[in-house]
Amino acid sequence: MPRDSGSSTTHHDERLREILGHSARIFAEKGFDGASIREISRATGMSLAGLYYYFRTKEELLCLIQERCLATLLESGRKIAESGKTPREKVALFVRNHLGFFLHNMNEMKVMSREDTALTADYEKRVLDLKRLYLKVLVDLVEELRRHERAGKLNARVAALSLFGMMNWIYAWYRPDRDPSLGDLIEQMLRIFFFGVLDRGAEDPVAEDGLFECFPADRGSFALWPGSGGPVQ
Amino acid sequence: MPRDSGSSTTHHDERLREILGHSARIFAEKGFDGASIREISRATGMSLAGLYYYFRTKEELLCLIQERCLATLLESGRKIAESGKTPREKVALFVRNHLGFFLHNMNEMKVMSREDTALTADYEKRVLDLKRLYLKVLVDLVEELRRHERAGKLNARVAALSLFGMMNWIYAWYRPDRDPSLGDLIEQMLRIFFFGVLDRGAEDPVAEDGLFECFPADRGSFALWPGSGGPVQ
DNA sequence: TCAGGAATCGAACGGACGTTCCCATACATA
DNA sequence: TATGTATGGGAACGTCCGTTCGATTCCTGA
Repeated sequence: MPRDSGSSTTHHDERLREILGHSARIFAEKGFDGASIREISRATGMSLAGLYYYFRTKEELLCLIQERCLATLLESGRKIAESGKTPREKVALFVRNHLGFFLHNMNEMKVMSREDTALTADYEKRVLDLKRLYLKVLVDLVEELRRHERAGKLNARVAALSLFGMMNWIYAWYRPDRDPSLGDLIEQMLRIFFFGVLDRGAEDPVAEDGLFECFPADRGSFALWPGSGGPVQ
Repeated sequence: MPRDSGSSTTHHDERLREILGHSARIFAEKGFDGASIREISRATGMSLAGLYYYFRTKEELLCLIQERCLATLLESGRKIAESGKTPREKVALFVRNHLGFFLHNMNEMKVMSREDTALTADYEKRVLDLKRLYLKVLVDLVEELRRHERAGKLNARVAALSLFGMMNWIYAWYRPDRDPSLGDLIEQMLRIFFFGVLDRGAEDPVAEDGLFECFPADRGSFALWPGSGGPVQ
């Protein structure tokens, strides 16, 4: 056993992250079932048997990708929920964080959005529990918003899932070279969710409590996720 | 050649529809790559070779499912766009039609939403062209809405795709026994898209030009799609 | 220098897959 | 009743898959 176990762990973790990155890209391109371990082997330059030193089954590989994303999202989502800000600000922060993470980890999030039936038994439960917890954070935030703003007979669950739909669907269409920047995209979706497309005040900056201005374009204060290419966890 | 070629065609088409229905359900459950022709064989009670009398390859099977849905949606979408109604009414009709079709053909639409990379070459092009045309119908409607309502600096493409995201994501969460009815779901999503969750007028029925009332709960006048279990085409 | 775990590899196994070959039946027409 | 076409099936082919086995190399601590 190496004395410098920290360094050893670092090497192991770094290699695993590398494998997860390539796997996520390939899963995103071909789908979980359409992708093969042999492709991941080619992409990483490792042998088939060598890969299996880092995970037990292909399913665990998918589970690891999803778990790491969800753990990061859940942690940042909870920090936002526990911040002292207004409900409206918290929802805005949540959206900014989720969309930012999504666009910086498009492969992983595309895999998470699509492969919702590929996992079974234990792996399925682990991921599903995280998904439920993460959803609950947003549902509670929307419910809080409803009470605070007296926003009518809003069904918080439907509203939260509609918002998730708006955000999670971007993997199917967003192309950075053609579509608005991350900051503009966030602003557009927030505007739709809060005020709808018919909002008459949309010409002037919606500045009440600085909703769309107070967060830097690239990373909010609760954006704990790393940049593209960086570690997921 | 049979004299009663109409009856023969009917039998053939009916069998094909049956096969497509089972295939859509299995593709929806396990994904395109995860599903096998042998499973479809078991579900339909036909042999492997017997199935191949109705399609050439598994890919063509997927293409047929997607094409039939898109053809129906595109046709009804265009009829809505060409109706003489106001832009707001037309968008509402489009949403009602799309969501209604989605919920009544959940398997097919789930397959269409998820399997966006499974097709290749010719099959991919055929489906992609239909998807682009269908998207264009909604983008044009939103653009029309923007001009008509002077709805600020709205990006019609982003707005249309956000709306599609809201609607297409339902396959991932909607359960009829727990969530609102089709009619209520449509109303909620329309309200969010038009006025947002912070709409203060939400307590009283949003009755301007009878937006949410003038369409029956189960089927609008442009809802050309069949009920669940019925033929897709 | 050497023992021993960490990391990696070549090669193979058993199985499932999409697809096809060739043959059997059903049935409308002549 | 003959005949051709539509409709279906049994069995197999070749390929690719996830996974494993046994052995090897690398590297660190003593």
